[in-house]
Amino acid sequence: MIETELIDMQRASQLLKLLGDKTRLTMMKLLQSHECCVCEFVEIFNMSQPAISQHLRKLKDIELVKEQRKGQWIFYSINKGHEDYPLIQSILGHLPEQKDSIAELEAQGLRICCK
Amino acid sequence: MIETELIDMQRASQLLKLLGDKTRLTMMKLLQSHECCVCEFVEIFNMSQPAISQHLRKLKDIELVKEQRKGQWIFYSINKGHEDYPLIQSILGHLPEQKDSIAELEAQGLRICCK
DNA sequence: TTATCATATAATGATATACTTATATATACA
DNA sequence: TGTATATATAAGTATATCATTATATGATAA
Repeated sequence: MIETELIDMQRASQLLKLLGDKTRLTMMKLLQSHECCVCEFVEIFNMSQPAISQHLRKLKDIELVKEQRKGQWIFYSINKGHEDYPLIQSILGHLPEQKDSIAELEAQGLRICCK
Repeated sequence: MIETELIDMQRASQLLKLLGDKTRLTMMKLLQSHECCVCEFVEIFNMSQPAISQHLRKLKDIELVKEQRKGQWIFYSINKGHEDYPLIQSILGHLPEQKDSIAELEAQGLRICCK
């Protein structure tokens, strides 16, 4: 078998449980190709700001995502250095791109750009 | 990108939620290499028979596993024909083999064999 | 400063989840 | 038959989860 990092069952199931929520799973897929800030997610998922914040908190707690403040916004990005990132990546690879939601954001002029 | 079946986000998250339980995830990993019957799982997980039965029910409901009666026992096996099996397989590939639990069963003479 | 915008946290409530115990069903065997 | 064994289902309960509303924090801009 090709060399693959094996993951403790306890940690694997915890990780899958976190991804087993449509909102968080979609967030991860989106973050794989775009950094996003909280207010963008609020638009995309049409969900309250605290709800989004709490989902991101869970992803951050196990370090699946990183945050970086840029002015008044906080941008989230995927943590590609995570020990379990190979697993994450192979899961996300089976999911459809979420281009539409980003495109829609841009069409509405709601995409946040920080230079 | 290599041709990969893409999975609807709704179904993917539902699937990951089911795997996001240590017992069910371990069951799937075990089933990948061995058929098992309910009473074996009861021993392996040291859990009540109804609890095991209910976990298997959930896996069966979305057709991740198949059941086959052999005499008084009902054996469960992984459904390799499942539309999402490629995803399942890549997840399970990141998990450690569960040889010990089967070996322990055999040592205790609790492994069920049906000829 | 003070007001505003973006985000986080706290408290709460509804629903989902994973057990438990009790009971039903189905096969095997004496 | 009748009893034992394997499994499934039902009902109940404790806890977890995911949303909501209200409030706090922190940065920017007037």
